[in-house]
Amino acid sequence: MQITKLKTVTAEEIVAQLSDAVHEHRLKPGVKLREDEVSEVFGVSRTIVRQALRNMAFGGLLTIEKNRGASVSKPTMKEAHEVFQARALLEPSTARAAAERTTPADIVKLQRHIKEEHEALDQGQLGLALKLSGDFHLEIARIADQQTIEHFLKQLISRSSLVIALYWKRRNAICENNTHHTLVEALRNNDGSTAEDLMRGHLLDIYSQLDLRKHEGKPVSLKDALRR
Amino acid sequence: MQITKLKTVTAEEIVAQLSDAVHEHRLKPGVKLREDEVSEVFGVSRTIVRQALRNMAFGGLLTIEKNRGASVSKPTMKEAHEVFQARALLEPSTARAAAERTTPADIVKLQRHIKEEHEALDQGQLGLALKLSGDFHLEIARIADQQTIEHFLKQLISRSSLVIALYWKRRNAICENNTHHTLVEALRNNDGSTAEDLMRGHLLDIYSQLDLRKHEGKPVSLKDALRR
DNA sequence: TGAGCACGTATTGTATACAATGTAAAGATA
DNA sequence: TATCTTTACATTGTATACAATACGTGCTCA
Repeated sequence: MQITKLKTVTAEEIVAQLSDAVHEHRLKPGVKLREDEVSEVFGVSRTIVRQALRNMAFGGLLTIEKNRGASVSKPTMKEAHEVFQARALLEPSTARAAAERTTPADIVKLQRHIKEEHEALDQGQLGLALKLSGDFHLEIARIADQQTIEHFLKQLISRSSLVIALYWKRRNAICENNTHHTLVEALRNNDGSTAEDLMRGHLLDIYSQLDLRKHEGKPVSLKDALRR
Repeated sequence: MQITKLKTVTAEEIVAQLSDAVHEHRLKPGVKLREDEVSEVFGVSRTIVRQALRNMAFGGLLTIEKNRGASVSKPTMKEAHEVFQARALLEPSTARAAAERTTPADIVKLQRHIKEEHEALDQGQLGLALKLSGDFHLEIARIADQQTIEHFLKQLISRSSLVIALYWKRRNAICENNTHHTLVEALRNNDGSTAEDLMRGHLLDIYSQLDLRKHEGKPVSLKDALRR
């Protein structure tokens, strides 16, 4: 008789699953994550859940308030600006570095990424498409063989996802751009300088589609405004 | 009768104290931190200590190996390169942004920083001087009002401290440069472009004083090399 | 003598019990 | 009725007990 040693879920797996959910906008900014709720879902003790939640908080995906628990972060407009400013500093030169090291195998991988992204869009799975789009950017950092920058970028892209959930201008008609495709072409040709320019423009593109001017006062209900 | 409610030590305070110790090279790369040892020192349970250690690990200051505990990280030469490449991307433009917002109060603060740094050097407190030097860089990010970049920089500067502990060329004759002083002058004049250039050069300076070419094979004992 | 194994100890990993805190509903008072 | 207080409950924070793992020591056997 074989005893199926059902592997206990680790904190990292919880982080991965919850992160994906946030990236795909299944978990929206502001949603609260109670510890025993999560622990029940994953079948582990709160100890593990707390580890996972704190890790995510460190990356900025969750916000933990003392004695009040964890919830999906709601970046302010200032934070939104900062995230894209930081990306603008890191990603273009990373794309250049990547172009100089891109192998045919990398190209295959990237193209598969783009294909999946388009499929998700065609099927109306906006959240999934968004997550895949983020992964595309991460993949470039991986090709550049820059783990440190990749680590930061992972956080920035996570937070970008939150920013998009909150501040995206037009819900429909997303991302029909083919910038990712032209970027891959530049990488294939090992054309670092073009890759850098394309990346810079691409980030500006996304940035310009955010609505970071209006509702300065945020859409807060009167009750919320008076609370405390 | 007044009951002295002795405040229980928080994870954050442990992180701060341990981080300072690492920055000042009182805790050197490779040193192991046992949980109950730390918990005894700070008078809290392992629960809190574990929180603290994991937070530090996330920032790269410590390395945690499953079932083997936490120790002060020993960055490889590749990581050392990456750290300074990332700093080269982030800090110059941050210095520029800072220059455009620097107030007289900021200048006072920066100059006090420099003064303390010199005093530490004069008293032979190399570790303290190094930590203060790092704080100087962080202060510039604060002036630039870029919290996201400041957050990343905090990690990069931490890791720089480890890199310097491992790869610094000449232990003596450190840092007699006055770059920090000229940088403050540029900030005072709100001269962003000069500040940016100075910062870029400053980072290259530090970088060039690292010994990242030699002992490629690392000083590993035979036993270590054969283990596993 | 040396390699391999078994066992005891040291250390970390996880679950749980209890304490502290926050939240909301019911009741009291004006 | 509105506001303040009280009280019960829900949730997070911390300590501790126990489990799992790694490490060193001494033993056996060739």
